[in-house]
Amino acid sequence: MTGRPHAGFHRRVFRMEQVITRFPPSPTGALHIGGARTALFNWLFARSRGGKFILRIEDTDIERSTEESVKAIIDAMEWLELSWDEGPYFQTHRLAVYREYAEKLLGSGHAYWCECSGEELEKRRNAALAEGRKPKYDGTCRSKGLDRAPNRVLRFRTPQTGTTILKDIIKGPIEFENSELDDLVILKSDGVPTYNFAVVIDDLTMGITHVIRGDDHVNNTPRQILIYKALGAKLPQFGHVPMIHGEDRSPLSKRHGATSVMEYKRMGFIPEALLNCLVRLGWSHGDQEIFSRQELIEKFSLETVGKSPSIFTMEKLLWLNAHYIKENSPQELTRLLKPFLAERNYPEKPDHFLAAAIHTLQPRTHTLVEMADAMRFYMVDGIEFEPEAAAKFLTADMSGVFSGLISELSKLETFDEASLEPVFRNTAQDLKVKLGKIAQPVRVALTGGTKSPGLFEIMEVLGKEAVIERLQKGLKYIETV
RNA sequence: GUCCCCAUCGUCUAGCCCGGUCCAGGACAUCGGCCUUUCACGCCGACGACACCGGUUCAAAUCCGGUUGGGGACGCCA
Repeated sequence: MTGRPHAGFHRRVFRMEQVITRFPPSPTGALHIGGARTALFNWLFARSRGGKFILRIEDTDIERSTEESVKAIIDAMEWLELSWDEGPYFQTHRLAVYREYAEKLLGSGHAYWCECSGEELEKRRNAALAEGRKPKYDGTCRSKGLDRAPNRVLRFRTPQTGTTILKDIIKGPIEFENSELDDLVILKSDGVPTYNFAVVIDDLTMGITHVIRGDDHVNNTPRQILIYKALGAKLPQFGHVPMIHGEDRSPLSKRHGATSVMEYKRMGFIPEALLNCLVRLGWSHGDQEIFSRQELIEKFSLETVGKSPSIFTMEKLLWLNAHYIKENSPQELTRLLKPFLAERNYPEKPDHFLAAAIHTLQPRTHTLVEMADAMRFYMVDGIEFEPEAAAKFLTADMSGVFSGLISELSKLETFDEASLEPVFRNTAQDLKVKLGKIAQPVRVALTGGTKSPGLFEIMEVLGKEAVIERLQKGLKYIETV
């Protein structure tokens, strides 16, 4: 990620054919699932077209923007490895640029100063709503010819007739009557631009070629198009992706459980899985479910993004995560799992041991959290027996089996799956019992419970010394009951 | 209230643009079976949808209109 923050590049000349996309979060909270997908689509589109991806922080809401949110968003983007080529730019660092363009609009008669107070506006809005009218600005100051003065805002003079057509890459053409629109504020009374103005100026000066964003912005687009036109500027292409909803079909919010990207990191998901899950919300490539990052870059296209909203659930994410856990190398997993291991205060173990243990857990865990929990018996020496498991399997009749096994295993020179299995098979055969009959008690002695990876895998990983020690401890337990 | 968008299995979706090959395909979840030293993995199978009503047509999931439902926007928020 390259961060070269500077603000004065709006005079730069762009090669017209290069694709430039951007992700412009407002730093008023964590990066959530919906935002992450928007970022992903922009990133993917830029990467797939050999273009550029810009990160821009839309912090013009001074009240609600925070440093922590900026950091949280950047952390999440980095975790997802959605690398940006420029930025992060901050709108609050670019105030002079917006003013320059506001002047242009003012000079060409496309903007005017307005002295209507917030309270007054609020009153008129409510009145309009009560009468069943559209709560638009009524144009009180439109032709007053006011000058700049404290407490005045700058409004855009929206054409009152005609239609504006948005040719959306995803939704197709959408037509709006200009008469439905009103004179929006472009500069607040403190001189800070409003969203609709700042995006246009930023997208324009940063040479953004494709604006890919949530479809909650569809209704803003005609206003923005009108500003581009008033400036005599070329329009970028627009693509509005449908929103992601919670299980009750309402927009994703805190009450839908985990919505922030970093919560998924904490829950033990790996970025590839989250990305794979998110990309399939709205986009598809035939029947394919699993995509590597590279494949995504090769196959992604905006034309194949669907138009209808989707619901985010964790079911598929869990499956995808389990898939990536199975596919990843034990070494890579070791790296990913270490923080979760540390969280549990397990004793330190060498990497090769961790990798071997992880290998046995790969097919049976869905998340890193699950895996770290399941690692316990490998990590902790004095494991305790689950009461029910011990009661059922560590029974008096097993004492002979345990002592027999201990002496047989002690004789082994190599202690691996291949050499271990015959010992157990033979013992079972001699006793005329099924392997399971002796396997479960041993499993309880080794792991403390009744569910675990294959017995011989475990033993190989644990090593001869630890295995015999645990069997002896099991035997002692049996003899004391 | 006004404007805008959307509508295929419980969920994610393929198919829709260029009507017939779709009594609608895949995946997740669920259920059943197989495998098996436990739990999983894996494999096999089952369940399960074109929102509704009209129209166009020899023929509609696919085209058109309406209805219903859901969502979004209407801020000196983004």
